[in-house]
Amino acid sequence: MLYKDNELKITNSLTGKKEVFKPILDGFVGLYVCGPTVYSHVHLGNCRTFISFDTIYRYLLHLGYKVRYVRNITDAGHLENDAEEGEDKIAKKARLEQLEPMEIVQRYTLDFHKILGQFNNLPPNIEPTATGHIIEQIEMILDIIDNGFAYEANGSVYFDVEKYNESNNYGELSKRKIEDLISGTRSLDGQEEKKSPLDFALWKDAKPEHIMKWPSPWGLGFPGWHLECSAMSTKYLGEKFDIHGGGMDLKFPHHECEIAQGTAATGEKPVNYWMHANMLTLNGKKMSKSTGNTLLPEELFSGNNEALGRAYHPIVVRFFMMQAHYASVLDFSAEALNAAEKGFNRLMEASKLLKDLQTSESSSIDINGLIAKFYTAMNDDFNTPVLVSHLFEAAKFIQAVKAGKETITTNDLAVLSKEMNAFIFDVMGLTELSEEKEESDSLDIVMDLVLQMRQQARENKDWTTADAIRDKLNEAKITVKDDKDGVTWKAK
RNA sequence: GGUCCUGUGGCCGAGUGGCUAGGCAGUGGUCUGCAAAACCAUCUACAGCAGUUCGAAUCUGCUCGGGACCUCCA
Repeated sequence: MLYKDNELKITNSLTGKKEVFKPILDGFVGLYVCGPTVYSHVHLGNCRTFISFDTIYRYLLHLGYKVRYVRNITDAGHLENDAEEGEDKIAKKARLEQLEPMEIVQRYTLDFHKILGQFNNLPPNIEPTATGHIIEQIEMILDIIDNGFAYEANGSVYFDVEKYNESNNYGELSKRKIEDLISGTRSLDGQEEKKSPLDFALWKDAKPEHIMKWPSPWGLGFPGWHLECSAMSTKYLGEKFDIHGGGMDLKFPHHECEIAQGTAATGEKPVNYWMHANMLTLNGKKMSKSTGNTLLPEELFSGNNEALGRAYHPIVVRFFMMQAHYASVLDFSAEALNAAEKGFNRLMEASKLLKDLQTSESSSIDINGLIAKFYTAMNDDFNTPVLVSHLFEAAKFIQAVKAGKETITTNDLAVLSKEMNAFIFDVMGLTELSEEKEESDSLDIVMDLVLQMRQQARENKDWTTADAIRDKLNEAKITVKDDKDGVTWKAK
């Protein structure tokens, strides 16, 4: 197994250090990633996080780990704000659109899957929903109450942060001190039920007008947002598991609360390695639903947007993201995307050349050394941009072999092909863009005829006619290229 | 205001106490009737100031910018 020969290092948000990854069970990895709240379309920023963790998941698989990848769908409990009258986001949308909450959930879950599929994300092994795990959440609350870290008030249950902090460190993940948190809190209306403004809801009492509610030991209500992840990760990955990931913006309070809940319920910290994917920015600012600074994947794929003015293939966007490290902020712009697109094409061209490259008695470069660099890059906290740079190094070499300037043996070629394909397609999750041959056969026939006539003109050195044909076709959005090996055309 | 992150060449982005990723653009070339494409080569850099050091873009301090979180957000 590859993982035995590769020392994988992961930046652990909990310690702030790059650590050697050691799974709890040799050869197995439990991976939990916070999924979306399905009350509206995923935007491109959301997608970046899921693409980042998809790549991480893929590399773990490539190393031969048996990974159980769990990513939740939040379909209840995510409040608009923390005030007592805070409304569930899904219930709110359902009310506004006069639909069943589950219709909202279904619509945006399907949308989420569709979009991630276009980005060639692998589905997680388990995709549990909050509403499907009400019982588990209630049980976890009972454990937390039993252990003395939560209290009931008017049908709601709150986590007692200050009590927890007496024996634990609330703020460990987000590097905050509880005193600072207390002094920094604003007093919101309708929080009188809480002992402290830091306390967060494990269970909320449902007012009669609420449409999403379940019976519980404390009456009709619904679970708090932070709790579902704790309950479901525990159920499917155990009380302690290897990696928990999510967007940087979930670090506080969401993940901090998860640590607190898990520790309060079991006495042990629930996660060994916390990983946080960084934000995608647009105009230098984080993409965010609440500020409207977003770009929808659909707008990008269709070209139907003001910012870019043309369409981009999802895989090109994915490649664009691969050129930045997951933990760095990445700024989105048309210029950067265009650059990525050209680079992507170059890399794919080189990878296609692998199939019928001329081989020689010896290799003029150290192929194994080059491949080792691929692994070194990914072993270093999944450093895809460095991986990409080495793949370009390989691409340059492949072109040189084709041009007869460098040589490669049959064996080395086989190894290089295998590894390049593994990293480009399996690990980074890129695909060859299918030349969308929508054109009808009749167009092919017509084009053959036209190009033949043009070829005739060229042979007669009738450049005027030949160029006129090319220019006219160009106007009709068909590009003609005269390569050494012949003429090719492509509809734009 | 508090906590934290960050500032790299025209653009995007790695990296790091000395060996100066990569992509795009630019420039030069190969090819071509011309063009396009493709391929090859190549220039431009580490926000500012001070300090530590034989040596810093990389460490420290300050200054100035940008951002994230502290309300919901991947």
